Amino acid sequence: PSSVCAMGGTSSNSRLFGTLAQSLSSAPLGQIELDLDHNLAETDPDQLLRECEESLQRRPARPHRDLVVPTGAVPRRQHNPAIRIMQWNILAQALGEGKDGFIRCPLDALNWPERKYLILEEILTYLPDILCLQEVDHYYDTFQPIMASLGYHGTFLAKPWSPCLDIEQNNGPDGCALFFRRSRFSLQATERLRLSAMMLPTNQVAIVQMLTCRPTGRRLCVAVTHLKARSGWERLRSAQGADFLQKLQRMISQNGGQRRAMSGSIPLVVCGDFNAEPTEDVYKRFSSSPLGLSSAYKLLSSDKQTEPAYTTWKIRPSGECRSTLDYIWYTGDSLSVEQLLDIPTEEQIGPDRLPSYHYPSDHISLLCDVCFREEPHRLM
Amino acid sequence: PSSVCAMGGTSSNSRLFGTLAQSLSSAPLGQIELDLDHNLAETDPDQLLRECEESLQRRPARPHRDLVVPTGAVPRRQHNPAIRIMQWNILAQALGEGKDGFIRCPLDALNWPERKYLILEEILTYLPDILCLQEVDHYYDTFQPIMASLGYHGTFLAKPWSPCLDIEQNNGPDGCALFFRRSRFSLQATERLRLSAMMLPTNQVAIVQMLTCRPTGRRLCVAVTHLKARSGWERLRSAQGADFLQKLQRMISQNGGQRRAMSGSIPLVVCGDFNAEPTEDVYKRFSSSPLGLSSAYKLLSSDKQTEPAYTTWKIRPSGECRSTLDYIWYTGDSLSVEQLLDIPTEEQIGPDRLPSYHYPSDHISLLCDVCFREEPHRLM
DNA sequence: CCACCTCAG
DNA sequence: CCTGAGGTG
Repeated sequence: PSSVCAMGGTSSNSRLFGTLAQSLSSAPLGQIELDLDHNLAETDPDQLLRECEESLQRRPARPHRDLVVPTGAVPRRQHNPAIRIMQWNILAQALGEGKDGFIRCPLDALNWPERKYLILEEILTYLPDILCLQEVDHYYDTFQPIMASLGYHGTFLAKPWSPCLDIEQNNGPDGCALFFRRSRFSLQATERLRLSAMMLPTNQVAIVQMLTCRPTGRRLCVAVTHLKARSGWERLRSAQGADFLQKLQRMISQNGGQRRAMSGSIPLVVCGDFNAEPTEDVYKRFSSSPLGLSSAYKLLSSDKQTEPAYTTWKIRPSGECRSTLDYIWYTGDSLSVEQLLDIPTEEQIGPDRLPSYHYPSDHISLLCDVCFREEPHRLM
Repeated sequence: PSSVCAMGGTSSNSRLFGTLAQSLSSAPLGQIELDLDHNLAETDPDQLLRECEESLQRRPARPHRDLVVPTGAVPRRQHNPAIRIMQWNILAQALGEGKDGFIRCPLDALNWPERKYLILEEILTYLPDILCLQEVDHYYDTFQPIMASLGYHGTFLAKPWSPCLDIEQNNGPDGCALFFRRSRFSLQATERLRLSAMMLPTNQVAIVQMLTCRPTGRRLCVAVTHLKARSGWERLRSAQGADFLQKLQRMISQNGGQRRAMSGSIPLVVCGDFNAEPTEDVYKRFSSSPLGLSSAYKLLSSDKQTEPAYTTWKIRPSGECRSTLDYIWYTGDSLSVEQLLDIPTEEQIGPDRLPSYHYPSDHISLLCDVCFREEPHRLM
């Protein structure tokens, strides 16, 4: 009985699911996953975006965000188009409605049949090549089919024990999802990680994928994670970060030695909701690891050293909570950042903060375009 | 009925209170406070120390701690003997027995009639000129009379609402205490502060005293505080720190302008359990304030930049907790650090951490000797 | 396993 | 006031 609601099949979104049903019926799920060379009848993103806007007519307009070119960015070279990366904790539906206690957000603003269009609209507006999501509890019934019809390959990994499962009308556990455009990348390897802390498995997970960029043949390693939340767990986050870094290191060196030895390391992008301010240990761990990771959003600041003032901003019964928890890490030696999507201002976010009628999550989406730097010159 | 126990008057410590009773009967409390020039019959610290050792025979020996001379310390000049400063959160008796949950510490190790000798032994071993304590819930019945008999002036400030008061067999609220040797200093002014955060009064307090060094006539401002505990309260601690610094600034400039204008600022020492790791905001606030404060214990590290790895180390039901929370701040332009008491090693602390049969508190005592630097040369 | 509440010390 | 323990969605 509740599956009708979970599938989102109400009258207000019949158009979306009309478009969606087409591609689904012409290409069942199994085939999408397996038959990568078969050119499927894909959904037109523009058409889908129009459907979103139609369904969201009663909502206030989504505030505009500028794409900012960081000062000193190297102009893009030909045959080296930028790779667009999006990082977003989309807020689990069960948590948003059930227990997160966003007291200044009307419950109605969180109803899934409409909220999913807000999420989709954001994704479709920017059409990232790599999409990293956290708190996904509508993967199989919503994001997998829709993103597949738009030409994306998707991977989902649920938390071993999700807090969503304790809520009456839940839609299964939440977890991380990683999507990439099949037209842009081919998949070389996937690792589904359960993060450990001091040898013990925790409730947090990560996905790592080794991709090959279709036109250039260059490889790119991408990863997504969602670390333990709340203050008081700084040590656990730090340990999870250490474990994650170690496993990334292992995967990079495994795959690096495979095709060509020592020709510089594989470019790496790590997206995540780290649930940690830049002052925390786990942040320092990431910024000083041997992997050579930099946080992309620092480039938005004038000194290039400062993270945004917030990536999440909400009002709970316990008070207002504004913090910087989400990051896009990239290897600065092999990748350069060409553009960054600006952070909405306090005014754009509004006095009731997030989520709201015009923004579906308590976290702001992060988006940047990165470019491969020149191949390191062979010295022999 | 419970006052007998609270006064510590059991058979095992009759000797201590025998010695104590002498000086008390010959000089009632009011007179100690008022009649500073009258040379009271004082308790001999060595005799008291022997009493402590006798009462603690059944306990394992207290581990030895070295007094370390920081590399590059200026040798002490004549007529400028060092001032010994001790900072210690001694663990409130009610909290230790009642609710702090030190699951690896036998309850027996915390019984007050013995534990107070452990605390006293530590103080008597080093005989500081300035003693800053937190979590004192046996001030009037124990520390005030004993320290007074040893020639100290004491000041106590209870928290407005102490968690001790919620425990069955409590001995009153806990608070901060500040002692100084009457032979070394005379008292010029005392401020009892209730710390505020964003205009609102909090449950945390501080004592600030303006002293005059007896032989040299130089002034010294000393302060003690105990900030809000636990993770999740970083913002409050930072605000409390800001308020504290502002009030210190005010007191320094008030007294500084009084006797001689602009002859360099008054030397300042601030001791406290800040309940904050060096990564926290409130630490940065202190180290970068216009008062020019440095943290003395950084000088114990080889790079002179790093705080000790821990000043408290305990095992609670929620797990092991090792952190650096206590600091001795000093004005580096007017004071130099001559010696520091080393931090006990992990082996000395033992596998069950703190408190224990050989250490009375979950916090390690900090101790350093500071010296006045040369008076700034008068240019006119 | 997570975030809230409430309850007692 | 403050904090652990215990219950609920």
